[in-house]
Order: sequence, then structure tokens, then C-alpha cells
Amino acid sequence: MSRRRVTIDDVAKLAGVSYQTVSRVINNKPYVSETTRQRVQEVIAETGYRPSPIARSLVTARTATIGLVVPDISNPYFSAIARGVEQVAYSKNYNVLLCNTGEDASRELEVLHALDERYVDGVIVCGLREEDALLQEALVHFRAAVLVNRRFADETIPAIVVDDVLGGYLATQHLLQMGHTAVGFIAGPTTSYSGAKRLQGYEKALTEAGLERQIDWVQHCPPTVVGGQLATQTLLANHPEITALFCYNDLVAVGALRDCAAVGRRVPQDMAIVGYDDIMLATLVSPPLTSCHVPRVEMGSQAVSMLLNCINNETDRCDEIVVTPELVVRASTMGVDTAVSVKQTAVLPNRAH
Amino acid sequence: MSRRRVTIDDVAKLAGVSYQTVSRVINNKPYVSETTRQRVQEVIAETGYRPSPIARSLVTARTATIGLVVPDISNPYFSAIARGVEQVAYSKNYNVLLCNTGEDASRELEVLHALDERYVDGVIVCGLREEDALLQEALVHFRAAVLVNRRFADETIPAIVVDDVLGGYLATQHLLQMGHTAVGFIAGPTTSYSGAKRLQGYEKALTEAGLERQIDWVQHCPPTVVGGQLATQTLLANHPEITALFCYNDLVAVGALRDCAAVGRRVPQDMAIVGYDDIMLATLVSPPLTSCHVPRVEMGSQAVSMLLNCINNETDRCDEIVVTPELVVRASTMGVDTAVSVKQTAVLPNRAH
DNA sequence: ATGAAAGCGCTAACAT
DNA sequence: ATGTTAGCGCTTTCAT
Repeated sequence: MSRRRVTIDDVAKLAGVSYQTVSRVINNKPYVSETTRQRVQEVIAETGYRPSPIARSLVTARTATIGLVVPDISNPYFSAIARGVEQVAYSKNYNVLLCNTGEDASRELEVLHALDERYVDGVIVCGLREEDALLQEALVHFRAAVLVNRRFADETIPAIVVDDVLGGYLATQHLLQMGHTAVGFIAGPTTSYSGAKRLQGYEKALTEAGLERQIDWVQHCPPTVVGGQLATQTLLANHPEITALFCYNDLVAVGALRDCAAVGRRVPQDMAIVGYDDIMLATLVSPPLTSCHVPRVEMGSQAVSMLLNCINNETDRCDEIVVTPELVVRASTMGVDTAVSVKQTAVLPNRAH
Repeated sequence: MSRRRVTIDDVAKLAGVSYQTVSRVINNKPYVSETTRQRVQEVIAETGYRPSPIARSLVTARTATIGLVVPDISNPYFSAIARGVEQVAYSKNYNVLLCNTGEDASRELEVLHALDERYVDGVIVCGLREEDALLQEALVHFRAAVLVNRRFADETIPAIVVDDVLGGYLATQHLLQMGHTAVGFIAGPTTSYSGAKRLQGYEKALTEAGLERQIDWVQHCPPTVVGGQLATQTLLANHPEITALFCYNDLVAVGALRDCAAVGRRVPQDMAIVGYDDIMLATLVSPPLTSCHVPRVEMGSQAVSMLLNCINNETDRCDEIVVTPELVVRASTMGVDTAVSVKQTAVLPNRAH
């Protein structure tokens, strides 16, 4: 398509200086006379010369690229995080290498290896499922790494996490305040770090209300609509006394909604439902879902900031950011006549092609 | 975090061979004795040596990385394409550099420049809004490029496009077959290439049915839920005679759904609605949306295949793939009692964290 | 079958 | 203020 690249040498020759001087100009280094700088810049403009990031990386041992590992980029939860990551990274002149693991734990390690220590300056990893030990072994090779939504037991790696205990607590407490006493929990995958935390919050709210936690009111499932639908079906078949459900995430909650619709239970009159994450979908189903809002884009942005701090060895290295979720109340728990938002629900932030 | 890297030289010394021989081994080149190969491989395993992709790129002028430019990765339409791209790229040992333009036309050029000619082997660009001339100027620098959902007038750049004329035709024809004669079109952005094609299909169906196209039954809007809601409100206020709506995409269709709910029009009894793309959301709203299915993941996969063909100068270079959309009929056009899927609706493919 | 030499395009000392 | 010399880690000729 195009012929030989213009190199720093070509520019130097055309400008009648050594290629060193050109290097100084493009890197804004001092000790170049204004006239020379001018001339060099003109030549650069004329030739359309652009320094090769590859050659540069070879000598600087920096790539200005960070890796982003997610289970599934088409999941709205992670695509929002990715957008936050991208925005900040781009504004700081970093590129983002995207990697999906396809929800496959062993792929996490493969991807991390493929992302090669020398090819990125750092990695941000979300929604990990693999074991601590293996992950730590894989992550230790990177100059810097930030975890999203998970902590290692020894807290060696900086992380940004949601206060999921609080989230689970708020969601459950809300249901209790609405007068429910039989509150089930559709709990997501057993391996989920966040799921375990939300369960703690759920238990805490029950305990505070003087209610005994019923072991079999908790039903695990894949974090999908279908997963939620089947789990709800099972749970309610065994425990028809349940009148409210706290769900692992909004997709699971939509599954619960579907099961209720299928068996003719009205929401919220016969069954109150709370989701988690507050993805766009939560506002679009009927009834709209009460959900625990998680600021995903911001989490992505903050993860990059943390990572760049580590990469550049900035002073105040903080190694944990805890994000606070907020309950957004909608019709799925309120009774249609009283449907209002406690929190100001943001004007729909959905974009499309 | 970790000390000095193991280089090809270290391996050579430890194995007692020249570093050239090591290079041969890692590249599976011939002319290495089996014993030497063994020994070198042992040392590689022991030291954990991995060749530097940067150094390699500098000499081969290949990066094994492709750029992917999308307007917004959190839009389900594009995240699905991204997943297709990622899958295939990864299987062929290519990395993907993700770039959002934030729906901003001028950012498209910036991003393309940032993606630098020498940093990626090729680019896949989706949902472009910028003018042909500027884009072509920016794209000509790359070794290879593939467009998704757009063609340049001169067809210089290979592309993968949906047959949107057909899609618009099928959607409209379906509505006409259901007995509607006043069919409006909520048309999305005026600058959208796909939108223009869908409009053609819409007109074609009307003409075939012997109906005159009413200029002001077409209402443009941003491709979002809110955009669709406002456009529907406007259109129906001016034309209460309209009983069916074809919508630019599913988000817009959901907006239409919302407006109908707000003013008490029942769907599909008082208003039939057809969306486009068939994103997961289409199956989750009530009533579920009839929509034109676009195989987005496959489009992403195919775009990579085309791109790698170009990069590697494979023989049969095809420069256009036209993907055929299929209408999936759901309750938003059928009347609740007859709600069935004409096409087998895939078991919900939604994944979550 | 193996090694030696050159060079990819650049930055970073060290001159001058 | 500018030029000279190395060398980043690798692949690619070209010898042997």
C-alpha cells in the first residue's frame, strides 16, 4: 500500500543535522537551537515522519500499552469497565490491549502469558475465576497489575473492589423494610468472590432484623438470565413461602422476573425482586428493577489511574480502592402505585451505533 | 517486581551454543541437530525464557497486533463484533488493540493516527461517521484495513456489510403483511450509512405494496432509547394514523415501546413495532421485540479473516462480504395470543460476570 | 549443522 | 548546542 517508511535518519539528512538532534526535537529535549528545531519540525511535517513506537519500546523498555483482561466484553458489566479503562488510558497516551477469557479460568493464565511481560507495561484484570496461587504466579511477572472485583488473601496486588457486603446488606435491608420476612438469595456462581461478599451482607441484614438465615433460601446459579430463571424456579418450588428475592446481578434478576411471569406471580405484588449492578437493562424491563448501582465506568477509570501510578512509581501508592454501591429503588419492589426512584436515576446513558 | 529479563543470549550461553541456534529453535527452523534442539529447549524451559515481541517486531516489521476501532464498546452491537474479532484474532495469535471513538467523528482520525502505521499490522473499523476522503487518507497508511458496516464510494477498501436494504424490506414487508398500511420509520442518525440503506428497503416494500411513501412518516433520531422515545412521541403526535413502526435498531425500538407505554398505546394491539440487530435486550423487554437479526459475532470473525488475508497477501482476496439479516418475529408485532418465533430464536446467549 | 556479522529505528550516555 | 558511539533483543544474510 505504501512505500518505505520515513525514518529518523531520513529526516536528519533532509534537515542537514545528525539524527540525534532529530531525536531531541521529537522528544522535546533541551539543548537544541530554536532555528534547528524549526527546520527539523518542518522536515517532519513535510515528510510525515512519525517515530516508530516499536524501536522506541526496544530501548526504553516501555510500550505505553496496558493489557485489559475480561471474561466477556459483550457482557454490559465488563464493557462499561472497559470503556472507563479506555477513556483514561487514551487520555494518558496509553493503548489498551483487550483480552477475553470467555469465562474460562484456564484461559486467564494463557491470556496473561500471551500478554507477555515485555509487551505491556501493566495489566488490569477483571472477574477472575482462577485460583489465587496460579494467578499470583502469572501476575508477578508484570511491572504492574491491578485487580478489579477481587482481592488476594495476602493483598499483594492492588485492587479496586465494590463494597459488596454493604451492597448485599442494603438490598436485603430494603426488602425487609418493605415488610418481607422470607427473603431468598439467588446467589450466582459459587466461585464468585463478589457473590460471597453479597451473601455476607444478606446474612448481616437478616441477623440485624432478628431473622434466622435459612440455608436453603440461598440458590446458586450461572450469572445469566437463564441461570436466574432456572434457579428461581427451583427455589420457589421448594419454598413457596418466599415473597422476596435478592439476586446476584441484574441478568439473574431478569431471569427471576421471567420465571415469575411464567408462573403468573405478579412483581412486586406477589414477589419483590432486587438486582445488582444497575445495568441499562434494569431500567428497561417491566417492572423496572430495583438494583444496587455499581459505578462501572468509574471503576475502570480508577483502575487505570492506580495502574499508571504503579508503573511510574508515583509516591502515594494506594493498594485498595473500595467503591460504594447505592441502592436504586424501582417498581420491582415498590408496588406500581408508589414507583419512584430514591436515588436520582441518571438519564439513560445508553449509546448506540 | 522482577529482575533482569532472560534474553536469547543468556539461553545461548547456558546451552553452550551461539544465540543464532537458539533463534532457530524458537522459530522452528531446520538445520538444528536433534540433540542441540533438546538441550536448548531444556534451557528455555528452565529459565522461563520468552522471546521479546518488541525486538522481533523491529526486525520483522510485523507486530501480530490488529487495531479495532469502534464508536462505543459498551454498546451491545459493537461489543458483540469485538468478541468475534477477539476470538479469531486470538486463535491466530494476533492481539487486538481496542479503540473507542466515543461516537465522535473527529476522534476517528485521531485514533487511526494513534494506532500508528507501524504499530499494528492492520485495522478493522466499525460504525464510521467521518467523511470518506479523510478516512481514506488515514487508512491508506495501513498495511491492511477492513471496514464494517460501510463502503466507500470507490470501494477501495474491503468491507463487510449487512444487506440493510433487504433488512429494511423484510421488516416493512412483515408489517404490511400483518395488515398495516400506515407504517412509520424511526430512522436513526441522518449520517448513518446503514440507516440510508434501511430506508431504501422500507421504501421498496411500500412501493411493492402499492403504497405511497409519506415523507413525514420518517423521523430521524439518535440511535438510543431516549432518542427513539422522543422521535416516536413527535412522529405519533403529528401522525396519529400510524399503526406500525419500523425502528433503526433495537434501542430505538425500546424507546418506541416506552413512548407507547407512556401514552397508553398497547403493543402490538394499537401499535406494532419492529427493531433491528436482535440484541439480547430485544428478547427481554415486554413485549419481546420482533427484530431483524444481524450476526454480529460472525461479522467480527469474518472481518479478521479478511484482514489477515490482506496482511498475508493470500490469493483469493475478496473485497466485500454481504451478510444477510433475518427477521425474527416476536410478540411486538404478533398479538399476544399468536406470539411465536418464525425463526428458531437461539437459547439466550447472554453471559454475565 | 552451526556461527559471525549486520542491522531493524530508536534513545542514552559520552564526547565536543 | 550538536555529533559520535553504543546497544536494546532479535532475525536475516552469509560464511564455515
